[in-house]
Amino acid sequence: MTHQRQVVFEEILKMKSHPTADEIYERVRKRLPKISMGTVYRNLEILASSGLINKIEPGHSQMRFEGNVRDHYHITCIRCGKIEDAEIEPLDDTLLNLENALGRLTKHGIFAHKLEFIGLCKACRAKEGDFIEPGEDD
Amino acid sequence: MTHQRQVVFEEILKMKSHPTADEIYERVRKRLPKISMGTVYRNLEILASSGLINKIEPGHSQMRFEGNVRDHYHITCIRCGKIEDAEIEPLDDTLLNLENALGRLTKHGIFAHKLEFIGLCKACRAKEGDFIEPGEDD
DNA sequence: CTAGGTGCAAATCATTTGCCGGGGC
DNA sequence: GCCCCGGCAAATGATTTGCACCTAG
Repeated sequence: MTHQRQVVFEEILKMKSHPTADEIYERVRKRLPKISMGTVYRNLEILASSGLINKIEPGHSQMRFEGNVRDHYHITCIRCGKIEDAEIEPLDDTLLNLENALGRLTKHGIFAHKLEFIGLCKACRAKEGDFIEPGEDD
Repeated sequence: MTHQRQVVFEEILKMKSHPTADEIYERVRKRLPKISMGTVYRNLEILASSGLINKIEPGHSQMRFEGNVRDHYHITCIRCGKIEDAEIEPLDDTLLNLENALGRLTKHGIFAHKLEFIGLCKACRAKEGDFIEPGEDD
Protein backbone atom coordinates (compact mmCIF):
# COMPACT_ATOMS: atom_id res chain seq x y z
CA MET A 1 0.00 0.00 0.00
CA THR A 2 1.83 3.02 -1.29
CA HIS A 3 1.02 6.56 -0.37
CA GLN A 4 -0.85 7.24 -3.62
CA ARG A 5 -2.87 4.08 -3.26
CA GLN A 6 -3.69 4.97 0.32
CA VAL A 7 -4.93 8.40 -0.69
CA VAL A 8 -7.08 6.99 -3.50
CA PHE A 9 -8.54 4.52 -1.05
CA GLU A 10 -9.21 7.13 1.61
CA GLU A 11 -10.90 9.48 -0.80
CA ILE A 12 -13.24 6.76 -2.00
CA LEU A 13 -14.15 5.88 1.54
CA LYS A 14 -14.74 9.53 2.34
CA MET A 15 -16.98 10.07 -0.66
CA LYS A 16 -19.55 7.45 0.34
CA SER A 17 -21.13 7.88 -3.09
CA HIS A 18 -20.36 6.03 -6.30
CA PRO A 19 -17.81 8.21 -8.03
CA THR A 20 -16.38 7.78 -11.48
CA ALA A 21 -12.65 7.48 -11.99
CA ASP A 22 -12.26 11.11 -12.84
CA GLU A 23 -14.28 12.29 -9.87
CA ILE A 24 -11.86 10.31 -7.77
CA TYR A 25 -8.98 11.74 -9.72
CA GLU A 26 -10.15 15.28 -9.00
CA ARG A 27 -10.42 14.60 -5.30
CA VAL A 28 -7.11 12.89 -5.07
CA ARG A 29 -5.43 15.61 -7.03
CA LYS A 30 -6.24 18.10 -4.31
CA ARG A 31 -4.00 16.13 -2.02
CA LEU A 32 -1.47 14.90 -4.57
CA PRO A 33 -1.37 17.49 -7.34
CA LYS A 34 1.15 15.55 -9.38
CA ILE A 35 -0.71 12.25 -9.50
CA SER A 36 -1.71 11.04 -12.94
CA MET A 37 -4.90 9.47 -14.21
CA GLY A 38 -2.96 6.34 -15.08
CA THR A 39 -1.93 5.90 -11.48
CA VAL A 40 -5.46 6.41 -10.30
CA TYR A 41 -6.74 3.76 -12.69
CA ARG A 42 -3.97 1.36 -11.78
CA ASN A 43 -4.71 1.75 -8.11
CA LEU A 44 -8.46 1.50 -8.53
CA GLU A 45 -7.87 -1.77 -10.31
CA ILE A 46 -5.59 -3.04 -7.57
CA LEU A 47 -7.90 -1.94 -4.77
CA ALA A 48 -10.87 -3.53 -6.49
CA SER A 49 -9.20 -6.84 -7.15
CA SER A 50 -7.97 -7.03 -3.59
CA GLY A 51 -11.53 -6.47 -2.45
CA LEU A 52 -10.96 -3.18 -0.65
CA ILE A 53 -13.31 -1.33 -2.92
CA ASN A 54 -16.04 -2.31 -5.28
CA LYS A 55 -15.97 -1.66 -8.99
CA ILE A 56 -19.40 -1.04 -10.46
CA GLU A 57 -20.00 -1.42 -14.16
CA PRO A 58 -23.36 0.12 -14.90
CA GLY A 59 -24.66 -0.59 -18.35
CA HIS A 60 -23.08 1.92 -20.69
CA SER A 61 -21.02 4.91 -19.62
CA GLN A 62 -18.05 4.74 -17.40
CA MET A 63 -17.18 2.66 -14.41
CA ARG A 64 -17.91 3.77 -10.91
CA PHE A 65 -16.38 2.76 -7.63
CA GLU A 66 -17.48 2.55 -4.03
CA GLY A 67 -15.99 1.91 -0.65
CA ASN A 68 -18.92 -0.19 0.51
CA VAL A 69 -17.93 -3.74 -0.29
CA ARG A 70 -20.93 -5.29 1.41
CA ASP A 71 -23.15 -7.18 -1.01
CA HIS A 72 -25.92 -4.86 -2.11
CA TYR A 73 -27.81 -3.52 -5.10
CA HIS A 74 -27.85 -0.19 -6.82
CA ILE A 75 -30.35 2.23 -8.24
CA THR A 76 -29.08 3.97 -11.35
CA CYS A 77 -30.62 7.23 -12.48
CA ILE A 78 -31.25 7.19 -16.21
CA ARG A 79 -31.06 10.91 -16.35
CA CYS A 80 -27.83 11.82 -14.65
CA GLY A 81 -26.25 8.40 -14.21
CA LYS A 82 -25.91 8.80 -10.46
CA ILE A 83 -25.96 5.61 -8.46
CA GLU A 84 -27.54 5.12 -5.08
CA ASP A 85 -27.64 2.09 -2.87
CA ALA A 86 -30.85 0.08 -2.85
CA GLU A 87 -31.66 -0.95 0.65
CA ILE A 88 -33.02 -4.38 0.01
CA GLU A 89 -31.31 -7.57 0.98
CA PRO A 90 -29.53 -9.72 -1.57
CA LEU A 91 -31.93 -12.06 -3.29
CA ASP A 92 -29.63 -15.04 -3.38
CA ASP A 93 -32.17 -17.32 -1.77
CA THR A 94 -35.04 -16.25 -3.96
CA LEU A 95 -32.97 -16.58 -7.07
CA LEU A 96 -31.29 -19.79 -6.06
CA ASN A 97 -34.66 -21.30 -5.46
CA LEU A 98 -35.91 -20.17 -8.79
CA GLU A 99 -32.87 -21.40 -10.59
CA ASN A 100 -32.87 -24.70 -8.74
CA ALA A 101 -36.51 -25.18 -9.42
CA LEU A 102 -35.73 -24.81 -13.06
CA GLY A 103 -32.87 -27.24 -12.78
CA ARG A 104 -30.67 -24.71 -14.42
CA LEU A 105 -28.27 -23.98 -11.66
CA THR A 106 -26.55 -27.26 -12.29
CA LYS A 107 -26.44 -26.79 -16.02
CA HIS A 108 -25.00 -23.34 -15.90
CA GLY A 109 -22.15 -22.45 -13.64
CA ILE A 110 -23.99 -19.59 -12.04
CA PHE A 111 -22.42 -18.21 -8.93
CA ALA A 112 -23.44 -14.61 -8.82
CA HIS A 113 -25.99 -12.16 -10.04
CA LYS A 114 -26.14 -8.45 -10.57
CA LEU A 115 -29.35 -6.61 -10.00
CA GLU A 116 -29.67 -2.98 -10.93
CA PHE A 117 -32.73 -0.83 -10.48
CA ILE A 118 -33.38 1.81 -13.06
CA GLY A 119 -35.12 4.99 -12.13
CA LEU A 120 -34.80 8.65 -11.42
CA CYS A 121 -32.89 10.03 -8.49
CA LYS A 122 -34.55 12.58 -6.25
CA ALA A 123 -32.83 15.53 -7.88
CA CYS A 124 -33.89 14.45 -11.34
CA ARG A 125 -37.43 13.70 -10.23
CA ALA A 126 -37.70 17.18 -8.84
CA LYS A 127 -36.57 18.70 -12.11
CA GLU A 128 -38.93 16.62 -14.18
CA GLY A 129 -42.44 17.25 -15.16
CA ASP A 130 -41.71 16.49 -18.75
CA PHE A 131 -40.24 13.06 -18.43
CA ILE A 132 -42.32 10.15 -19.62
CA GLU A 133 -41.39 6.95 -17.94
CA PRO A 134 -41.36 3.96 -20.29
CA GLY A 135 -44.58 2.10 -19.81
CA GLU A 136 -46.30 4.87 -17.94
CA ASP A 137 -49.03 5.90 -20.26
CA ASP A 138 -52.26 6.36 -18.44
CA MET B 1 -36.69 0.82 -43.28
CA THR B 2 -33.90 0.92 -45.83
CA HIS B 3 -32.33 -2.11 -47.39
CA GLN B 4 -29.26 -1.98 -45.15
CA ARG B 5 -31.41 -1.65 -42.07
CA GLN B 6 -33.54 -4.54 -43.18
CA VAL B 7 -30.48 -6.74 -43.65
CA VAL B 8 -29.06 -5.82 -40.26
CA PHE B 9 -32.40 -6.63 -38.70
CA GLU B 10 -32.75 -9.93 -40.52
CA GLU B 11 -29.28 -11.08 -39.58
CA ILE B 12 -29.89 -10.36 -35.92
CA LEU B 13 -33.12 -12.31 -36.01
CA LYS B 14 -31.38 -15.17 -37.75
CA MET B 15 -28.57 -15.31 -35.24
CA LYS B 16 -30.78 -15.98 -32.23
CA SER B 17 -27.75 -15.42 -30.02
CA HIS B 18 -26.51 -12.18 -28.51
CA PRO B 19 -24.00 -10.89 -31.01
CA THR B 20 -21.72 -7.90 -30.65
CA ALA B 21 -21.81 -5.09 -33.18
CA ASP B 22 -18.89 -6.48 -35.11
CA GLU B 23 -20.27 -9.99 -35.22
CA ILE B 24 -23.33 -8.46 -36.79
CA TYR B 25 -21.15 -6.41 -39.08
CA GLU B 26 -19.35 -9.54 -40.29
CA ARG B 27 -22.60 -11.27 -41.04
CA VAL B 28 -24.13 -8.33 -42.79
CA ARG B 29 -21.01 -7.78 -44.81
CA LYS B 30 -21.46 -11.13 -46.46
CA ARG B 31 -24.63 -9.83 -47.99
CA LEU B 32 -23.65 -6.17 -48.37
CA PRO B 33 -19.89 -6.11 -48.82
CA LYS B 34 -19.72 -2.36 -48.99
CA ILE B 35 -21.60 -1.57 -45.81
CA SER B 36 -19.65 0.29 -43.16
CA MET B 37 -19.42 -0.17 -39.44
CA GLY B 38 -20.88 3.29 -38.97
CA THR B 39 -24.01 2.30 -40.81
CA VAL B 40 -24.33 -0.85 -38.75
CA TYR B 41 -24.07 1.10 -35.54
CA ARG B 42 -26.51 3.71 -36.73
CA ASN B 43 -29.03 1.08 -37.67
CA LEU B 44 -28.56 -0.91 -34.49
CA GLU B 45 -29.32 2.24 -32.59
CA ILE B 46 -32.40 2.96 -34.65
CA LEU B 47 -33.69 -0.60 -34.44
CA ALA B 48 -33.14 -0.67 -30.70
CA SER B 49 -34.85 2.60 -30.02
CA SER B 50 -37.81 1.61 -32.13
CA GLY B 51 -38.06 -1.56 -30.09
CA LEU B 52 -37.42 -4.01 -32.90
CA ILE B 53 -34.30 -5.35 -31.26
CA ASN B 54 -32.91 -5.24 -27.80
CA LYS B 55 -29.64 -3.60 -26.86
CA ILE B 56 -27.86 -5.34 -24.03
CA GLU B 57 -25.20 -3.54 -22.07
CA PRO B 58 -23.41 -6.13 -20.03
CA GLY B 59 -21.08 -4.73 -17.41
CA HIS B 60 -17.81 -3.98 -19.13
CA SER B 61 -16.89 -4.87 -22.67
CA GLN B 62 -18.97 -4.08 -25.68
CA MET B 63 -22.64 -3.95 -26.31
CA ARG B 64 -24.59 -6.88 -27.58
CA PHE B 65 -27.88 -7.08 -29.37
CA GLU B 66 -30.68 -9.58 -29.69
CA GLY B 67 -33.80 -10.06 -31.71
CA ASN B 68 -35.76 -11.34 -28.75
CA VAL B 69 -37.51 -8.31 -27.35
CA ARG B 70 -39.54 -10.20 -24.80
CA ASP B 71 -38.69 -9.24 -21.24
CA HIS B 72 -36.16 -11.72 -19.94
CA TYR B 73 -32.86 -12.07 -18.12
CA HIS B 74 -29.42 -13.06 -19.23
CA ILE B 75 -26.60 -15.24 -18.09
CA THR B 76 -23.20 -13.76 -18.89
CA CYS B 77 -20.13 -15.94 -19.01
CA ILE B 78 -17.23 -14.32 -17.20
CA ARG B 79 -14.77 -16.20 -19.26
CA CYS B 80 -15.80 -15.60 -22.82
CA GLY B 81 -18.45 -12.93 -22.41
CA LYS B 82 -21.08 -14.95 -24.21
CA ILE B 83 -24.65 -14.27 -23.19
CA GLU B 84 -27.43 -16.81 -22.91
CA ASP B 85 -31.03 -16.33 -21.99
CA ALA B 86 -32.04 -17.23 -18.47
CA GLU B 87 -35.31 -19.02 -18.50
CA ILE B 88 -36.89 -17.57 -15.42
CA GLU B 89 -39.79 -15.20 -15.41
CA PRO B 90 -39.36 -11.51 -14.74
CA LEU B 91 -39.31 -10.77 -11.04
CA ASP B 92 -41.31 -7.60 -11.19
CA ASP B 93 -43.77 -8.74 -8.61
CA THR B 94 -41.20 -10.01 -6.19
CA LEU B 95 -39.17 -6.87 -6.50
CA LEU B 96 -42.12 -4.52 -6.44
CA ASN B 97 -43.26 -6.12 -3.24
CA LEU B 98 -39.86 -5.82 -1.72
CA GLU B 99 -39.53 -2.23 -2.74
CA ASN B 100 -42.99 -1.36 -1.63
CA ALA B 101 -42.50 -3.05 1.68
CA LEU B 102 -39.50 -0.85 2.18
CA GLY B 103 -41.46 2.20 1.21
CA ARG B 104 -38.77 3.03 -1.29
CA LEU B 105 -40.65 2.70 -4.51
CA THR B 106 -42.37 5.95 -3.84
CA LYS B 107 -39.23 7.74 -2.84
CA HIS B 108 -37.27 6.66 -5.85
CA GLY B 109 -38.69 6.75 -9.32
CA ILE B 110 -37.94 3.13 -10.03
CA PHE B 111 -39.62 1.70 -13.05
CA ALA B 112 -37.36 -1.04 -14.25
CA HIS B 113 -34.67 -3.39 -13.17
CA LYS B 114 -31.90 -5.29 -14.85
CA LEU B 115 -30.91 -8.68 -13.56
CA GLU B 116 -27.88 -10.43 -14.90
CA PHE B 117 -26.61 -13.81 -13.84
CA ILE B 118 -22.88 -14.31 -13.81
CA GLY B 119 -21.43 -17.71 -14.49
CA LEU B 120 -19.66 -19.93 -16.93
CA CYS B 121 -21.17 -21.09 -20.15
CA LYS B 122 -21.12 -24.77 -20.99
CA ALA B 123 -18.14 -24.48 -23.30
CA CYS B 124 -16.10 -22.65 -20.71
CA ARG B 125 -17.10 -25.03 -17.95
CA ALA B 126 -15.93 -27.92 -20.07
CA LYS B 127 -12.56 -26.29 -20.59
CA GLU B 128 -12.14 -25.50 -16.93
CA GLY B 129 -10.73 -27.58 -14.16
CA ASP B 130 -8.54 -24.78 -13.00
CA PHE B 131 -11.09 -22.11 -12.45
CA ILE B 132 -11.88 -21.16 -8.88
CA GLU B 133 -15.27 -19.60 -8.55
CA PRO B 134 -15.40 -16.65 -6.17
CA GLY B 135 -16.77 -17.86 -2.89
CA GLU B 136 -16.39 -21.51 -3.68
CA ASP B 137 -13.83 -22.65 -1.24
CA ASP B 138 -14.78 -25.90 0.34
C1' DC C 1 -35.42 19.44 -55.11
C1' DT C 2 -35.23 17.60 -50.30
C1' DA C 3 -34.46 14.63 -46.81
C1' DG C 4 -32.72 10.94 -45.02
C1' DG C 5 -29.36 7.30 -45.42
C1' DT C 6 -24.82 5.76 -46.60
C1' DG C 7 -19.62 5.04 -46.90
C1' DC C 8 -15.59 6.63 -45.34
C1' DA C 9 -12.45 8.46 -42.35
C1' DA C 10 -11.49 11.11 -38.58
C1' DA C 11 -12.84 12.19 -33.85
C1' DT C 12 -14.14 10.91 -29.15
C1' DC C 13 -13.89 9.07 -24.65
C1' DA C 14 -12.81 5.97 -21.11
C1' DT C 15 -9.38 3.11 -20.11
C1' DT C 16 -4.81 0.84 -20.67
C1' DT C 17 -0.01 0.50 -21.58
C1' DG C 18 5.02 1.38 -22.55
C1' DC C 19 8.75 3.60 -21.02
C1' DC C 20 11.75 5.65 -18.01
C1' DG C 21 13.16 7.44 -13.74
C1' DG C 22 13.07 7.07 -8.59
C1' DG C 23 12.65 5.18 -3.92
C1' DG C 24 12.85 1.40 -0.70
C1' DC C 25 15.07 -2.87 0.74
C1' DG D 1 21.30 -3.56 -7.64
C1' DC D 2 16.51 -5.14 -8.14
C1' DC D 3 11.69 -4.32 -8.24
C1' DC D 4 7.69 -2.15 -7.80
C1' DC D 5 5.46 2.02 -8.57
C1' DG D 6 4.37 6.48 -10.36
C1' DG D 7 4.23 10.17 -14.00
C1' DC D 8 3.63 11.09 -18.56
C1' DA D 9 2.20 10.49 -23.00
C1' DA D 10 0.96 7.65 -26.53
C1' DA D 11 -1.93 3.60 -27.78
C1' DT D 12 -6.18 1.09 -27.75
C1' DG D 13 -10.86 -0.23 -28.78
C1' DA D 14 -15.62 0.53 -29.04
C1' DT D 15 -18.58 3.76 -30.58
C1' DT D 16 -19.87 8.22 -32.73
C1' DT D 17 -19.79 11.87 -35.93
C1' DG D 18 -18.80 15.19 -39.91
C1' DC D 19 -18.93 15.35 -44.51
C1' DA D 20 -20.01 14.72 -49.22
C1' DC D 21 -22.62 12.03 -52.18
C1' DC D 22 -26.57 9.55 -53.69
C1' DT D 23 -31.14 7.94 -54.33
C1' DA D 24 -36.13 7.63 -53.65
C1' DG D 25 -40.15 10.22 -53.48
